[in-house]
Amino acid sequence: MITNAFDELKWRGLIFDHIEGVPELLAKEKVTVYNGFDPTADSLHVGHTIPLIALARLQRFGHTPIALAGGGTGMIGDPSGKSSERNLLTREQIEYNVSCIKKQLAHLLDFEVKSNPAMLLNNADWLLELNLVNFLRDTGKHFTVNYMLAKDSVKTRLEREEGLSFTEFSYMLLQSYDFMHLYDTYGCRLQTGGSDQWGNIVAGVELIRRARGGSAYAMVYNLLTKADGTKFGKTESGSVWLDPEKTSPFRFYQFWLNTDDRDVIKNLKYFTFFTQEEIAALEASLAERPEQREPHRALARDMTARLHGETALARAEQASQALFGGEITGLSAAEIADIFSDVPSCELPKTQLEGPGLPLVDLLVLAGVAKSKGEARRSIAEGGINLNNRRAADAARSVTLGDALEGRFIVLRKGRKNYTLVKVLD
RNA sequence: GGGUAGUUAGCCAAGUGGCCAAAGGCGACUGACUGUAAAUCAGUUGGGGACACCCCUUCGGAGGUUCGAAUCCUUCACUACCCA
Repeated sequence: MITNAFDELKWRGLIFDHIEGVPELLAKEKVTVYNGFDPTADSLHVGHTIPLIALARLQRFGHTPIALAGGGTGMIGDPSGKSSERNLLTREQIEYNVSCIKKQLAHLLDFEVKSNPAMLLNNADWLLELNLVNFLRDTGKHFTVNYMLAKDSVKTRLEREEGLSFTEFSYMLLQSYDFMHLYDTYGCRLQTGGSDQWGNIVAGVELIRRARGGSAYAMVYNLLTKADGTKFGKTESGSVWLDPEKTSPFRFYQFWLNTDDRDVIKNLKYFTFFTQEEIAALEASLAERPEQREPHRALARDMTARLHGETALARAEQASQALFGGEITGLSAAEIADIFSDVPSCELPKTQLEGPGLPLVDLLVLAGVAKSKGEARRSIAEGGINLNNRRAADAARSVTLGDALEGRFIVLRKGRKNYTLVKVLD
């Protein structure tokens, strides 16, 4: 039985490194802990959620989490893990992004609980008012350039020809200032983050020690890697976002369901709140009946329900079943409209299908399935195009009204998974 | 400011007058096999067409030499390195 937050994070394989004393701190005291995130887009993506879910884990053990939006630091740009200078975002853009992300955080952290409610803060609230001379006297005075140059994030950039602007060089001082501000204002004593944040976090610990004589702590998480070496959280169509407008619940569900066998147990530990016993059972299932993909399904169900709700999950599962089940010709138009609500679609006036109909090749281009007629032809020749879930092998054929299910829908599919719904308009 | 080497398709990279819509690799897409895996094997990967054949556009930009230019010349831009 796990009784403290540190052991919990440890068995989940999350902990990359920590300052001495963190296990004792988390075991003996209820602390306020913060984790920052960059509001560079108007939605979080799945990669962002690991440290935020970790915050939620800490919250469940009685600690008080602060999610800190880098509204101020986002205007500077963190050089950690970045190979080149970043574009600066405008203040308006950042404020808009923070407001969008706020809603998503409510799915992960508990802002309502009486005892230790989560907080969402924005460092723009204090950084933008910072006076340069005061900052240099109070904060800058505590750091030597030698110390700053020794940081990995700075060193790697100096070795490259492009170098590093003074702006980005200063980033760690601002992040340190954040930590001290939260220490002063909220009694925050622990900062967490991805392992690439180690340098910045430790700088904050140093600042609190030197400027306040206080003891603060740092703990960083493993960055999630994938067995096949590709970047986590990306699919053919880009990042997997939490915003259902950007990544539909169906795609979100499919993303998790398609997790590599080699990664699925690790992902269950990283992302879900399943107990050790539950995960052990799923691990056994993976070993004995891999074709059932029970761990994948459990992961997909849990994540989809948590972030998009039970209704969205039910729809995603229903759609998955219909799409990968086989025959769709038996479905009613209403069922099709429902199942394919998440799938990319296009509209086509009925008149185009009348008489001799529209060449299939043209329809594929029109629907965005193929970028050119040549590509459409090749796809058909490869056997990769399905019309209403039946392989369309004849590149010369036309699509007529008779092909439309109940006269309203045509379901195009390229390959195994790429569906496009054509809506026939009167 | 002076010099040297570069700039080729999504990326890396070969090609240095015709056989070049451009080798090879990676990535991506499709098929077979499967579990909506992995691995493997095979095919495809500028656009258009009456599509085993033809046409158009593309090798940093613009001009030129030539029957013919990714390849030679001029010029401009950009990148890297060396010197001031």
